[in-house]
Amino acid sequence: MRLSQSFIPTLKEIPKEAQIISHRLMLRAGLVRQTSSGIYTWLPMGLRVLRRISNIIREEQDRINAQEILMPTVQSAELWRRSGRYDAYGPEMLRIQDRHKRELLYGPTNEEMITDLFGQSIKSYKDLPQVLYQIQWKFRDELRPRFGVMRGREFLMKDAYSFDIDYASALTNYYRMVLSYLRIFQRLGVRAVPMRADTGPIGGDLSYEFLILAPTGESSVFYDAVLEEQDWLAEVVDYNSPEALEAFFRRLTVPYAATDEVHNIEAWEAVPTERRREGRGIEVGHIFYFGTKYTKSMGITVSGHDGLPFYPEMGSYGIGVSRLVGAIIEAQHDENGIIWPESVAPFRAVILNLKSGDNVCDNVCERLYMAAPQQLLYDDRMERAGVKFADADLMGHPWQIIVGARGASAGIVELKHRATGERREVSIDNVLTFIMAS
RNA sequence: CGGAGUGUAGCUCAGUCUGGUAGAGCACUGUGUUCGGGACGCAGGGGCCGGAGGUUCGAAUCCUCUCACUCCGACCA
Repeated sequence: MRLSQSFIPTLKEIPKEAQIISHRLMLRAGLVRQTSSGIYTWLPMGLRVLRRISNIIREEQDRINAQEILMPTVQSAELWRRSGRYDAYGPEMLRIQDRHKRELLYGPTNEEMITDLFGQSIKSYKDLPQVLYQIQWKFRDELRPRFGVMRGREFLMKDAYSFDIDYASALTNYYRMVLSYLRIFQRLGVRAVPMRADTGPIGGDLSYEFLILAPTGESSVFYDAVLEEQDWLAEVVDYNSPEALEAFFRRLTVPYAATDEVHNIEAWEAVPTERRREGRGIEVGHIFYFGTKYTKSMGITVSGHDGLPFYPEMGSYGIGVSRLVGAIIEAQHDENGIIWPESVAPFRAVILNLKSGDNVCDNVCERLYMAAPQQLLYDDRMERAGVKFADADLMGHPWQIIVGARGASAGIVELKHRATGERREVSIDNVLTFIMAS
């Protein structure tokens, strides 16, 4: 993308409504604009990040045979009356009327809808298990939206739902999802620690939260330091083996980790002092096993081996996709701006043409840019070098390809790594190969 | 919903107490000089002073109502 032709409105000054660092940087780097309290427009750069996060989630969910669907944002109140949650959910649910005065709502979550869908379509135990997911906008009318996209009212969420024949099979899906989540967060370039958690209004009796450690987190967390050092991508676990998955989960849950809601002082004090870690965490994922809560309340059964109907066991598994954008920035920034993990960066590199209008510089930049226009942002503005440097740091692309007049005529460009600040001179012919390979 | 604030140019903010022609910096347009880490000069454009009502000869400023947004608390991906 050419910066001169793009819609990336960066700000030099901090908008006064933004208090926390990620919100400030998101506004300054031109990722989002607030349209009303807790509701945001995603601009080209922000949307790119959102998409890249979504795609990693898709790859990892598909890997465990979850199937993507897309359910509507607007749901019928009727559906929610069947589960009894229409009245239970409270004012957080945005209720709407259509022209016929029928009651609708903007979905805060989708257990009812998916359970209904499942019930209409699956009639036999032979068709179990099923794991379905979607990445869709949700609306929860929070009492107090804040922290930018981290606590918006409208937010993008990946929500998955599992349906199983029995408890053992449901647990296998649950464990599989834990592994999938650990891989997702690691691929996103953040450290998310799994923690035992409260089940909250969704209900059920088994619940884990995934929290990104950051000082601005909303939850207090307590965990064993060994959890910081795990390389989940290196774990070789057979997804099809219930035993392997269970063994993995048991190993994972040995070290202590809990949010303040379920913090257990005795267990905590059993952790060696030097390994105790206390801090703040941003909840980016939450998974539940809740058994037959919804299949029972909504009267959804399938036929078992014996031909008799039974209630399938369910679990639900959420990831706050839009929240992750803020959470990643909270965890990855410096005084100059965002430092994107390579996996979610809007562009792999930004080309800084330090002398736009100069034939040699223009030609070199043009050549580099045209080699991979989808992965490169080309700062071709007739701007001062300082402005380009500042914007590049602010926007946080992993690499900056600095094309100056002297270097360009000698066949050299300068390469700067945003995260480490390391700079090196590279020949024009090699620079893209180097960047793409790194 | 309780408590505390803020609404004036695209952004950050003066001006409001004490009523009298709407301001600055940045951004933007033109132009010249600059040009490797947020330059400088000159010349410009841009405002229903959040909205409605009231007081007054006269309201950004005083009064009443209203809307929006932010912060602190209780809820959540």
